[in-house]
Amino acid sequence: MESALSSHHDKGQALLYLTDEQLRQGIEAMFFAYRGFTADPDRILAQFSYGRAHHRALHFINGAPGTTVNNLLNILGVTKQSLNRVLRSLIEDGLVESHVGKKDRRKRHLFLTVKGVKLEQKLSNAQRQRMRSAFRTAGPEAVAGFRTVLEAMMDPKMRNTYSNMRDNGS
Amino acid sequence: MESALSSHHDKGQALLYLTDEQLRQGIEAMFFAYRGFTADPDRILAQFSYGRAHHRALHFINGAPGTTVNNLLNILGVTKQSLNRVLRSLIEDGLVESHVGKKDRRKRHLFLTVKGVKLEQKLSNAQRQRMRSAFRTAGPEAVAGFRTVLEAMMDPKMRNTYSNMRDNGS
DNA sequence: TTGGAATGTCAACAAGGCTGACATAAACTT
DNA sequence: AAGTTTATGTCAGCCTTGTTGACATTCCAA
Repeated sequence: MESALSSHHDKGQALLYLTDEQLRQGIEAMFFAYRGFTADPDRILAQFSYGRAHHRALHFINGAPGTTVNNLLNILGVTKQSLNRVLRSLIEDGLVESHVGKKDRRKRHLFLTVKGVKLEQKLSNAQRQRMRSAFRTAGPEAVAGFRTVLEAMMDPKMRNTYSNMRDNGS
Repeated sequence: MESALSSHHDKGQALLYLTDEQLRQGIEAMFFAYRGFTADPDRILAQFSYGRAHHRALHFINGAPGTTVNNLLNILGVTKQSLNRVLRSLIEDGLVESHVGKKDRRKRHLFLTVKGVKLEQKLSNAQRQRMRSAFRTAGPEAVAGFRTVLEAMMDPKMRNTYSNMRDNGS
């Protein structure tokens, strides 16, 4: 930590964040942070007898209205059977609408209803609030670093998906 | 992004990372990164017919040998029934040993066996490798920011637990 | 000695993953 | 026109991992 020392150990200093202990701390930080990250929506979802799977569907349909089932499947990384179970309940409950495609009538395009938008907002407000508070506490440089590391941690496939969503979204 | 512009919009620039769109991107980054984060261990665990719950138990027993069941319960945030099921299978398979406490003989102190250490290392090597690569790609400042934001995102209770583990671990 | 803490265990249930099989409609290819 | 592929839905069954509730045991501490 001393400048006199670090001049003799520049490489060691520069790579301190790559020691097993630092990596272990990163791993545990991910674990605890993800729990915090999902805690608020989980509490709300429980009141509606929904789970995280419903939240994810609502989130991505909201972000890309008219998206197809197959597209959602790829983003969420689950089987169609698993997604279908969730979608069915959301459609039955009137949160999601499924419209047959005009060009390709095999495809179903998914939209949130007004009711769906309301729940999605309730969930994402809670989640954004926590993230806003974390971002505010940490400051802009930390946020940039956070995003950089997370992006590097994604599977390359999903990194592309994520970047495309960013590009469309800005 | 231009200096001429930012001089007129300093506050807007400084808080750009707090817009709903930025927060939304942060949320999605967490989702995709966490999937990447767990993908490698998940593949290994599947070969042993174990799940993430087993990984978490191995991880935290490894990090604090001799920890009690109750302590583990608090860290993992699950019910004792849920943890017990996982611990039982790990003990049956000879990965974990449970020793009755000497001072307080109600308590069980948990230790990894040689076999348990081996699996834990296999899992954490995979996970560390991804994190190392992400850290290397992102650079030290990004890593510092990553840690800062994650810590701010934890529930306060777990933030304390996490900090205590850091203090003991260094 | 008694109350409460720490632990284990049984039973039952739910969410949400998975696989496999099968059905249908529509689009595409040859 | 016929055959193939794509997109979707659905049924059945299985697994992990979470939950609650009830109950037993052990044993520290007052």
